[in-house]
Amino acid sequence: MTENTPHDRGRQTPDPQRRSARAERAILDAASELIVEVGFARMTMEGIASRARVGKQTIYRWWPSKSAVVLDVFNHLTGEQTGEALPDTGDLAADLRTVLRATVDEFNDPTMDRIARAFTAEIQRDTELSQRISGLLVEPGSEVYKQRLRSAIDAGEVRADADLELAVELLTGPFLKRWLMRTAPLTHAYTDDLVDMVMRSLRP
Amino acid sequence: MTENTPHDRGRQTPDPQRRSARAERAILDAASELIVEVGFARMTMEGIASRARVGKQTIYRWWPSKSAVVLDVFNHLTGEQTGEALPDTGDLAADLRTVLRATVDEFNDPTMDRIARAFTAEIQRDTELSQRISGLLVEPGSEVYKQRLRSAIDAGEVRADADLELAVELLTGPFLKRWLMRTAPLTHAYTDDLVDMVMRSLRP
DNA sequence: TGCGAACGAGACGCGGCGTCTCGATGATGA
DNA sequence: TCATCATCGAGACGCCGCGTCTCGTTCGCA
Repeated sequence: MTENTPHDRGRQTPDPQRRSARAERAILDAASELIVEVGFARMTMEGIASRARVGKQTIYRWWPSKSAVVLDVFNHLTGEQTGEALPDTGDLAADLRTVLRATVDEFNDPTMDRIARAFTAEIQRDTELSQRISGLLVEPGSEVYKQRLRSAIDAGEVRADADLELAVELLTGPFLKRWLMRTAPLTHAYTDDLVDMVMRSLRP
Repeated sequence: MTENTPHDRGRQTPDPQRRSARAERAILDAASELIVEVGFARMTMEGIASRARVGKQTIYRWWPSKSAVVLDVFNHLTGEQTGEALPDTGDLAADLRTVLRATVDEFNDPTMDRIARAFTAEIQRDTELSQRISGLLVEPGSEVYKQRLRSAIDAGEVRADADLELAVELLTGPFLKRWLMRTAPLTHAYTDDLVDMVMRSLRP
């Protein structure tokens, strides 16, 4: 997956029926522990294999790369909560504050932070992974915001001609920048201010 | 520089006087070419050395890591233009459009794109590098925007109680997000819309 | 002009990569 | 029930890039 692996050449796919559930769990658990302990860069396939008490081939049989394994770890961590709608209390600003505060908490969790940074790094060198992540996480996430904003337009809280795509980027972009560049800590006060600022540009 | 190099242990610093100018140029040129041709991840110290017709030791004598070399490439590329003030025609929106359009062009240049992505990736795993880049590029860049915004406050174009730090993030964060996630191409039309949106939240 | 540090070149040990070959194991289908 | 055969754990293998370490050689400075 790293730019140009010679992987799926004669790749006859193995039979998913016969896949060992024990091995899969052990691999994902080991990867999850290692990414926190040593970080993505210093985590090795051999390290995962030995901690999981699994042959390396068993990993390579089911995943093409380290980032694919970690992507699966990530999916198992967040699998249930993606696509959930935002709260809709009728007060857009309050609802945005609630959601962004929760996102702040999520990004301040060390496991999440490590995994998210690993992907951010990988995405830069692997366009294919970038598109997978984008379709799997980024766009569904932004759709949820747009849904809430449409409801706010109906309620007259937001002007009807607002560019919702851009509005979502205004809410998430600055957040992302601050986290990425580590220019300042992510706090509830910060996202509250952010919501206030963005609301000014959205009101009728 | 990559998390934990055993580098500066007994490191007696070599004499900068005797440094070969020819070797330095050749190394920076080779690195600059290679980062475009194969990308940061697949670029190796051995590759730089052989293309520059230089011993590996000569690289390691003057730079601690691959990212340090590329940081120098980057500095030599942009060295002259950092810290320049934004244009001030008296029309803030127009000036912001001008600057952001120029930034779009810069990020659409393949060399710049590769190098910037390499740093974005490295920053995620190397906190020290992150702080260096932040102090060297990000904060000076944002200061330039804040300067222009202060001038706009004096001119009555922007409300006096606006949070300028946040305002700059609103202008650069969405831009960064779109570039990072590759969700959509960076165009002049996009940044123009962005400026319009942000201006709404800044006007008195 | 002579000293010595930086130079080009490349050998070295190390560690992780991705592939491969082993028996052993255990689910599936006759 | 039992034979079959894909997947399993384990680890050897060749490869490559790392960072260090010699070698002569070159070239700047006194």
